[in-house]
Amino acid sequence: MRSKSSENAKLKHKKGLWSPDEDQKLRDYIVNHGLGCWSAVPIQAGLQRNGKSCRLRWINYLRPGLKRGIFTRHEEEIILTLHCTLGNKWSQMSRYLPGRTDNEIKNYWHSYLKKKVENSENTKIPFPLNYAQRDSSLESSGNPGGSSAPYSESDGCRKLPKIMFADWLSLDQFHEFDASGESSVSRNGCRSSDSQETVMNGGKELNEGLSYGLVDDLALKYEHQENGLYDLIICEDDLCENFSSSDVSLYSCDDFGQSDTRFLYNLGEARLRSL
DNA sequence: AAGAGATCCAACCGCTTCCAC
DNA sequence: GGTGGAAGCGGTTGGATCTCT
Repeated sequence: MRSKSSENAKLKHKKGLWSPDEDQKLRDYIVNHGLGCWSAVPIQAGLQRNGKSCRLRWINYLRPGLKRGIFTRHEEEIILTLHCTLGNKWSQMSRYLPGRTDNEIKNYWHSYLKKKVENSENTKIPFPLNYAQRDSSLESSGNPGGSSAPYSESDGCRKLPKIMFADWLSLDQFHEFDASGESSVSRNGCRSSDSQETVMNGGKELNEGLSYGLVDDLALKYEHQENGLYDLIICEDDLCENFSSSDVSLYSCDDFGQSDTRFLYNLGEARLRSL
């Protein structure tokens, strides 16, 4: 009889596109066990993939908070601006584009933006536009200082894009929430959202004391009761315009041991409820 | 309608960095 | 400080789809 380890060694790692069944297995495993050692994930999840492939699939496709679809003009401008300063640092760029993966940005650059830049250079049109020269709508979108610096951490939230959670939070659950924002719904008793929070926060103690609710149908609010930090999942393109710079401050996700690209905002409760 | 070329994008590969021992 | 394994990252590939002729 062969040992289990030798059998595992003989397992050929599957390559190529992921099937819906494989996606479900990986998603179920991470929801139930959280993120851990990737090399162990395929074995324990019953997948014939290597850990690296599982990690990539999770990061680029399955993890919550990813938004899919075409890049907005605003996102395009961010990429162009960041590319001027960072070069091909796709993962760093993705930190400024919540819901976008480094791979997605990289593909978009190679398939579209790169040519656009090259064409503009050929026609002597300065590109990308300098941040201070960009259209005035951005300058008037709730940034009193009117800083022209390219997406520093202090102004990176002026206009956040839409973030979709379709895979993790059903619309029915959205509608259960009080749209006035006056009352938050306890995280207990809402299974899929529990899973979402567990995954997104890496299963850390940060989960404790969290509650969430809708704020005027615009945002899903995550509230940390102990230190007054709020993690807003922006559902409306221009929501940030409702906040003044004094209401919003940016925290590094690393401060909370999180690996994803969300931004954390420290907002006054009264301000939130006045939306 | 068909086929050739272009485009897009998910996934792989290999190198680097990080970290525990 | 050295080593090995895991994770992170950027470049590249290959197949599916689209567009043009």
